[in-house]
Amino acid sequence: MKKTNPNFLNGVPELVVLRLLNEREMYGYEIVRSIEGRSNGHLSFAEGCIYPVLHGLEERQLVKSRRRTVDGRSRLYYRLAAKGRLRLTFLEGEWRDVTVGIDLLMGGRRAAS
Amino acid sequence: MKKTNPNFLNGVPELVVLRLLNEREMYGYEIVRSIEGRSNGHLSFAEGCIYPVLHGLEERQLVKSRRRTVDGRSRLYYRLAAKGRLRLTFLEGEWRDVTVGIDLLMGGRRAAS
DNA sequence: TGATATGCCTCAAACTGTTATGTATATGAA
DNA sequence: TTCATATACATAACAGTTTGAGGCATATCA
Repeated sequence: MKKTNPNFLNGVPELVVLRLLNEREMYGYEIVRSIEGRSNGHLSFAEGCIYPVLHGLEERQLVKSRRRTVDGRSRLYYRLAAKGRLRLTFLEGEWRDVTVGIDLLMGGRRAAS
Repeated sequence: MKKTNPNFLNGVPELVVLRLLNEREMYGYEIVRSIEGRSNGHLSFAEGCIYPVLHGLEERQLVKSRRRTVDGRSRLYYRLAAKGRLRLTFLEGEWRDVTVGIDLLMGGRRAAS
């Protein structure tokens, strides 16, 4: 039985991709590595997840891409568009809502930021 | 475009249902109301979501049910089984992992805005 | 030369919450 | 009594999303 819909991760790729691109221009493979690295391995998304997300973001005009050749390697760099910044803010709010709700229900004491 | 897969909520119903049942025996309709009330409205799951979750939990022997008539109303009360307690602990760990990962990723350097 | 890392891509399968709908009983107001 | 509402449980089509597995091409280095 293959588990294809992991708990709590629905929509997280879009959130973290936008968050990373809000810092600087990045390319797909780099994003995949960065998510794993910067989350200390707590998060890890397959390429088969990240690439479609990037394509969807571009189609919705939340990001823009350009091909660059760096160090003899051809890469597709993505950068955040204005609409993408709005979307990021919205998703951050949704994420916060969920964590607040769960904290209340679980009786947890997560730090409020 | 109907949004049927809400962000970040995948698996949350199972987590919060187990969490509530860990406190005391409850019935479906009560659980639906409690989730909304105790999360201050931050979380809200439809009956069409909670009832199937309860059925699945019972099938997997994580909860047990019994029919009781209280105040002239026939209700299906659920209580946590031993396996359900283990599952709750596991899901709490998964939830913590995700929040830790996202906190690490989102807590990083922020682009000027 | 061959192994490995980089870099991009697509697809079927599996899973799950939403929305809509249905059934039945109890309660309280008009 | 009658009707609206709340309680209580249940199912089904729909739609979105990650996984896992595969493919292709180029660069690096032993």
